[in-house]
Amino acid sequence: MNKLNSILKSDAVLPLHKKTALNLICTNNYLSEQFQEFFKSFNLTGQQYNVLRILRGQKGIPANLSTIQERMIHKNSNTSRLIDKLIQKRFVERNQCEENRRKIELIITKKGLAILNKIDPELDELETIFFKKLSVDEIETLNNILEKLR
Amino acid sequence: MNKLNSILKSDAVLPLHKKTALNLICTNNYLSEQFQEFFKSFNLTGQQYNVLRILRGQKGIPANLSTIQERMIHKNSNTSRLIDKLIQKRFVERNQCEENRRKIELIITKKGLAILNKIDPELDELETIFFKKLSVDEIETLNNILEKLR
DNA sequence: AAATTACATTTGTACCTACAATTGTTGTTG
DNA sequence: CAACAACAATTGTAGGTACAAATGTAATTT
Repeated sequence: MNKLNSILKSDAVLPLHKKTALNLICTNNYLSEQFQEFFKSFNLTGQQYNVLRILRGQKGIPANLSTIQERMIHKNSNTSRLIDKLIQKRFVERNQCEENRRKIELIITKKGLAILNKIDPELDELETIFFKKLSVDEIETLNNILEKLR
Repeated sequence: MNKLNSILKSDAVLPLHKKTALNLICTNNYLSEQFQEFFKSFNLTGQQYNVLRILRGQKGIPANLSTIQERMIHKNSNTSRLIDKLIQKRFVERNQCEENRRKIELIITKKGLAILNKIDPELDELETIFFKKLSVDEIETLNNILEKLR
């Protein structure tokens, strides 16, 4: 009974490393879909949420675009345009930096903080539900193995 | 020493389930980047390779678009346009189905089979290298935990 | 047989990703 | 100080994803 085979609609017997790579990809797809759907109900993408979290972590200190880019989970997305969307939604404000006019200063608005406060407990719940099928030991094992992999 | 924190450039202590979700996402990013780069060296995307594999599995029997869609790893991509790209590259041929003209018949070309034969051993090698940091026991444990999760 | 419904694929649109080129600003150097 | 390099962000472009609407064909209903 190999669940992967039913996902792939195939009876092929796969070598262990290939099977594991596919398993990682499929699990991540599943996780991403759940998260994406969740964020969509707030009219946000996962990456937009990620940026809001980073800005909140600044505790009032404005962040430059390059700082945000460094801290994002997906380093390669187009942070300029991603932030445009957040500004359109009034979750973030942008100002030119006085000391160095090449830089911009980004700051989360009250509206941005408010939506984070609404999202966070629900997201915690979603994550808890997602891992409910595993024991604490198994989750810790998974963590250790994943960290070893990188 | 939490590798995640260095990726996220943050010292926050995360609850286990949040940490694990991020770990899965980051591991998958890493894996996907490696694969993407690899496929790019053949001027393909991972999804295009996935379709070529499905078509080869047909062993000469033409496949409909809907069949391919069902079997793909990422079910939501736009299979019509994905296959357009493969046709442009002469890896696939498309014909209207005689019995039911709503359907199309897709078949992999000799050029398509040839590139798969070039890719496959190198991909095996890449996968083996990726999991070299883990023991066979650990890989099997990872597999079991991932299957439990879905 | 005409109208309706279901099926299979394509097309359209908005947004995202990846990456290169451009713009505007600051720092450095001959 | 003019020229050039480095930096920070934006803009451009090609392709990918997600999803809705449209097209063309076949099956079903009345």
